[in-house]
Amino acid sequence: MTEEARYRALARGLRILEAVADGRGGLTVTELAELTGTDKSSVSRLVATLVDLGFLARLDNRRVVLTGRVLSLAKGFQKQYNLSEIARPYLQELCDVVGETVILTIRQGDYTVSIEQIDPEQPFRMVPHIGNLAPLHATAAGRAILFALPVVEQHRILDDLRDAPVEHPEVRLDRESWARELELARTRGFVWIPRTDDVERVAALAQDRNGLPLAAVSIYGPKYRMQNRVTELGREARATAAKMSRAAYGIRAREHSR
Amino acid sequence: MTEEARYRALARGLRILEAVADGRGGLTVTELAELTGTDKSSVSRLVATLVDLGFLARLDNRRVVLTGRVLSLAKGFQKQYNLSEIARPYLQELCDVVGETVILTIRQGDYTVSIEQIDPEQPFRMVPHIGNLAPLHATAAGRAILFALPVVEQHRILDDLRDAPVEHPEVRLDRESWARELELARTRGFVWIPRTDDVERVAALAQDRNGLPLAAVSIYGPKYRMQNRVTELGREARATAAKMSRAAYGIRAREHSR
DNA sequence: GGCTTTGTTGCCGTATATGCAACTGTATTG
DNA sequence: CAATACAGTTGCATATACGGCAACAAAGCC
Repeated sequence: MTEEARYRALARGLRILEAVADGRGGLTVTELAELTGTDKSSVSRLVATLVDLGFLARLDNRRVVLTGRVLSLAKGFQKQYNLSEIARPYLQELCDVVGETVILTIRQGDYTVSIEQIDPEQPFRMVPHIGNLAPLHATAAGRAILFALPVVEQHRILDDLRDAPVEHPEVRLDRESWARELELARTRGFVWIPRTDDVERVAALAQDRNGLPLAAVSIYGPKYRMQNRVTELGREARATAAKMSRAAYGIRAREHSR
Repeated sequence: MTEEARYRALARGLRILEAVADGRGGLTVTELAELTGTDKSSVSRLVATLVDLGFLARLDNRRVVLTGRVLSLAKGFQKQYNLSEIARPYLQELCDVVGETVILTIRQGDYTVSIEQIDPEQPFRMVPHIGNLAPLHATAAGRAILFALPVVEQHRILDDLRDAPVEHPEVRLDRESWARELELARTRGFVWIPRTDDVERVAALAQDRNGLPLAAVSIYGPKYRMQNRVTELGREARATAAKMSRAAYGIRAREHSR
């Protein structure tokens, strides 16, 4: 997330695309200028070329939105990342057993991104999570991944993320309680973070043969259905993650060095 | 798709991302250099920054693949493009009725992109189409959209796409037979293209209040199940598209001027 | 171990991205 | 409806970062 000296235009253009993706109902040039810390003139020109290139579309001469072009990028990722295919039947099975939403999340640098989601046949469904980005320390899935990394790397990442914005402030942790959390997760075999909102989540980790994190399996559900089942669901998630680990035996965790 | 003079680095970077998305199992620098018509040195540096930015990941010091970062862009699009939400129940209903895969496709410049797909509960499913790009004249869905445009624009697009690569060569059309195809689609109310492969497709158009194309509703299925049902399924697709047109009455087709 | 192929780096000229400021056009407000 | 405020685009000068060539390093391949 640091500003690179070279190919600044490319970095800024991609930053603009991400900002537009995060926004609701289109962003204006000045909003983008504020978000990216760039002069309006540059943003205006960058936006113009992104429109020419077909990645942005003008909504009303003021706001721009993403075009469907980005879907082909996502498709390319899904096609290449074969862990999804391996995992899907296990996720489906888990969803059928527990009757709640199941999500698969992988590491992406210091962040996580959700890549698969399977919903039970319920009248009210969880919002789509595929594509969600979150700092590694802020979610149950992220912590399941983080806990499996070498401790020095954990601390490096925690330091880096100290000032990253998180959605739920209660997940911030000082380093002392971190060790306790880690120990707790180790003994339980899954991660559960008490939260103040209405959604309960548990996460367990699928590992490669070296014990490095491949992906986290999470169960999401409304608190009123899940609050008495946390231990049971945590065990289910752990069992599914273990099965996935075996099924993906050949796959090695990707490098994430900088 | 023309090379713009300004912000060449941005255009090239995005081009690289798309090339990697199209490729199978990662591309090398030289492959990318050939595909994009750029010097290896520039590609090497562009790839390095794209890796730094977290959009590409190195696979084996030679090949690069996309990261999950692009999923968040796709999520942003899906969130913004509310036609999907409006359409989904109708697509689901159509899928339930006909028992085949249903796909929603929109226009993106001279191309189409599929944005929704609903599969029936069958042991063998259609491959995922979301994110597929195709030239407007090459598919049933694309033609359903193209036929609703002013004739001069149709010819302009056909001229532009004359040399675009198409997956199935048999879809190429000279301009004389074009008028016949157009007339045929008008009278039938849907588009069906005889093809030599094993998949049958019919497509019908949802329009905005001005008659401009909003999206195409397609039914996909294996030939052995669909070949005797083409007319029936075409009518079903047309009926669903009509319902969607009414449901999306307020929505105007996006501008696609250049 | 030589040979081929591929990826990275130095270097320099030039194209070009950028920020400032002026300008235009569009909403806003009384 | 006029005056105002604000957002978006454009001119311009300058620094600079991009891009191509060529040399270098590194990794497969006989």
